[in-house]
Amino acid sequence: MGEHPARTRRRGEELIKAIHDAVLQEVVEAGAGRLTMDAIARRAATPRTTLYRRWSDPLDVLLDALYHQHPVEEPTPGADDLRGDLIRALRLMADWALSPAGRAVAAILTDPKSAALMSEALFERVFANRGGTFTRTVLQHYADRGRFPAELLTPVVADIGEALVTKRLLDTGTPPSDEDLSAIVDQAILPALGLGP
Amino acid sequence: MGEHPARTRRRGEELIKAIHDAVLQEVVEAGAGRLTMDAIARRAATPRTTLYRRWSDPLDVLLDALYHQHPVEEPTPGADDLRGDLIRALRLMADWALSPAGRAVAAILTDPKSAALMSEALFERVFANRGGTFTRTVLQHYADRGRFPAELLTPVVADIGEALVTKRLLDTGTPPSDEDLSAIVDQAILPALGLGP
DNA sequence: GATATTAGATACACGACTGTAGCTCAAGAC
DNA sequence: GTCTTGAGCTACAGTCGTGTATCTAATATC
Repeated sequence: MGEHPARTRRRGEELIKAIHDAVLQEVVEAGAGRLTMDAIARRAATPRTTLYRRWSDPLDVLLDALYHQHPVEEPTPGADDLRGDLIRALRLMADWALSPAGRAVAAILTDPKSAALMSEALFERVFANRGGTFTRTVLQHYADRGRFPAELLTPVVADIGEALVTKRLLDTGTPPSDEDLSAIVDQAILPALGLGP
Repeated sequence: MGEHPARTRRRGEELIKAIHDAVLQEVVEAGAGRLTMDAIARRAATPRTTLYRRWSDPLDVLLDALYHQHPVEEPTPGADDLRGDLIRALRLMADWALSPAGRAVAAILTDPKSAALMSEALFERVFANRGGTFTRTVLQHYADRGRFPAELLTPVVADIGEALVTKRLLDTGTPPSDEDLSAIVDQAILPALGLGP
């Protein structure tokens, strides 16, 4: 008579991980404004009471999930290849932006209610490797080595790559091709560093 | 006993305008995912039945409101002043993005449910003056006059200004200053056209 | 093995929004 | 002035999410 054959009961880390995964999937499918405790609990296959024991509302769950995300991989400047490193950095960024965590961040940034709840601390933690760090790390590395004038590495210039990738993702919603990323590097970033073709 | 002293009854255009305004305000305050017929009706001070007579659900109302928005002002290249015209174009864009209509568009673009409902036609109509038209109009004008090599006006280059303004709005949420816009033009757009300092 | 936690399974009252129905009456058309 | 349209008003049943309470049994701790 064992309908559900003694499903092992989850606790602690394992359970929380399942809930975090559930809320990230939910926000991707439904949007930040349509998050409900009910849907999160259903997807995580746990009673709502379990959620209320730890969090007060759906956005609370979502922010907690983001807070516990693994930090994004950092671009590591390799050989003496500014162009290649920039492309790789943008690839990292695009991959992250299309992941559930990246999509969740986008949902939060544009949701009035969650934007208001974002603490400085969370913002720092989640976006430290986003705001400009992807290409900035690479650019700083080569600026230090004198590959281009350091005073050209302004906040605007450090943002060019991320901004163009973001815009492309907003416009098309599809992953950028290598050609797209190359074009961004060759036609926008390198010229801004005085490294025209 | 006349509590509400014979409020004139609205019809047609006037009423629809009020509803369009209401839904745009709602989406700015609550987000696309939290739109309800109820809240829209309340804000427009009309019964819900009036909404159901024309639209099937809140997103339907929102998309209709956007469809009837006045087109955004076009940047008109003035004297022989590429730099100034670019800054003015970006100012137009930033102002629009911060308006209710602009915020509504941002909400829609990042809402999974409404993004799916966006028709090509609406996308064209609402975004014709967004995707790249703000600075592209200006750039095309000066490219035609040979102020810079026309082959440098690639899709990527035409997007640089809009992309950086968008990123700044996403990051800070506040209107960019004239200095911000000047920096974008001087440090990112002009170099990409081979017009360094 | 005994004990403390805490996930899992209900149940429930409450409120919000939905979609429809029925009616009254103001505004526009003729 | 009469007629037609459609806004304004009210009511209602149905659904979904909320937040809490209660009980159980599995898991961890000692």
